[in-house]
Amino acid sequence: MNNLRNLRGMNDLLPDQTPFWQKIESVFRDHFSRAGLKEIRTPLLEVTELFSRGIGEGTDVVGKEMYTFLDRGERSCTLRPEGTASVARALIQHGLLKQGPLRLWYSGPMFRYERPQAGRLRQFHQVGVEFFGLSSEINDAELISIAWDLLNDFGVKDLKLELNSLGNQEDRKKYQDKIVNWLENRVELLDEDSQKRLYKNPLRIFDSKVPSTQDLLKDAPLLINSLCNESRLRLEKLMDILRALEIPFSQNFRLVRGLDYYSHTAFEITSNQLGAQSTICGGGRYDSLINQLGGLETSAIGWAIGIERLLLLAQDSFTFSFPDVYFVNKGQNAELLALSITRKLRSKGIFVEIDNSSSSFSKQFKRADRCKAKWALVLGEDEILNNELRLKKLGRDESLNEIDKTKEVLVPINNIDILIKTILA
RNA sequence: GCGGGCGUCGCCAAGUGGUUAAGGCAGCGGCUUGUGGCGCCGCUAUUCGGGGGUUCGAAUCCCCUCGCUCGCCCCA
Repeated sequence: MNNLRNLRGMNDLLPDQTPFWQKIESVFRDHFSRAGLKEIRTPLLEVTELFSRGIGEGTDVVGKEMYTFLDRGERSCTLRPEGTASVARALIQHGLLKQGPLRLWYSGPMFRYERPQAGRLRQFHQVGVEFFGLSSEINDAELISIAWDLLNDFGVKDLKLELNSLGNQEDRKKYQDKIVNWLENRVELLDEDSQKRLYKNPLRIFDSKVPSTQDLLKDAPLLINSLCNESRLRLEKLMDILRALEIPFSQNFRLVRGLDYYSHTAFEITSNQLGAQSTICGGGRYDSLINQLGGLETSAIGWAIGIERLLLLAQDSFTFSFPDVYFVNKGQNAELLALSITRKLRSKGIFVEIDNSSSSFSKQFKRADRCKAKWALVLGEDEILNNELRLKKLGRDESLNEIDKTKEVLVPINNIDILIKTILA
């Protein structure tokens, strides 16, 4: 094939898929507006430094997954691999954080240069929520509840919410020393990848799926035991709130988010029906990010949902509507009149599909039946002569198990109101 | 970046060395010059992702290459 193709991992959304996307988008927009969240839209392209500084040099996202290139002015640019850093940058840049707390959402394409597989693409889509300037546990709980309710609203089954605390920066540092020390005495038992991570990003050794490493870690000291009283109390309080809200969760002491900017609350919502990628929603608190990017110390918490993954889970539960009217028409005078009537019906909110093919009535009716329209509206030479429209009920009477061809109404062409009334009845 | 699987019509798919490359769905036309689910008839790949090679002969064997897909790593 000499034809042009899309780039690897950058998929087209074809007309038979876009209805699912529109459905998802409308559901989350509705949730967010009822929760009083405001939308923010930031560019897809940012200076590379934003991500290397914000997400962390040691992370895989920055180290090997970014879509980075030089623009014509020799600036290093990167297609955003996630949304949080850009949102933070925009808020700092425009001074919005000085005006009090913010509750925001965003959605759109993100880019990571990885080998595509089920539930993972190079251009993928996320929808995310971020709260700024809201530090108490009740906010963590509200934020989590929005994700939880949203996913449940999509009819997703078997969701699991997992929760952990990464403590504050001092807790983490204290623990990091402890775990590195503990692991140093057992380096030879670690797999190769984990050995590399030992000094670069030791916390993420807990992410390893190598069985021998996981075995070893069973006896390792846990981060949760290094939390100071304040951090521990914070976690307890959040769990109490979640229990009171009847949002089921489990604690996962190994849950360490991949990106550097997290602190305290870390959570993940997973499904066992996603193949190798089980995480559908990931999030946590990142109180140090704004400061790290040059803003004032600001508490912040957020999550992101992978829309492709949500689609894999929710698709089956979606239903869509079919046309109210399929306009069967034939003959030169009929075509123009049909189009003009179609416009009037559409302006009244009626879903009309018009057949402009000029093919035989038989063909047009077949198409009308196949598109599952409620009515066939017929206009041909005969109708024009009699100055009337023929409205015919489609579909079958389940009890008769065959087509009832008798349900036909004649409406004067100059009395569209009756037509509309009949269709909407 | 590394493994496994796969690439035959818009989609699904048979064929695994021998004259014309099954079939199904969708599409178009007809049976029915103006009436729908079904049925019947006809049309739709000089060509098997691409390039080389072996052979009298290849979609079928070999080599290279490209692409897709699943998984590893990591993440949403």
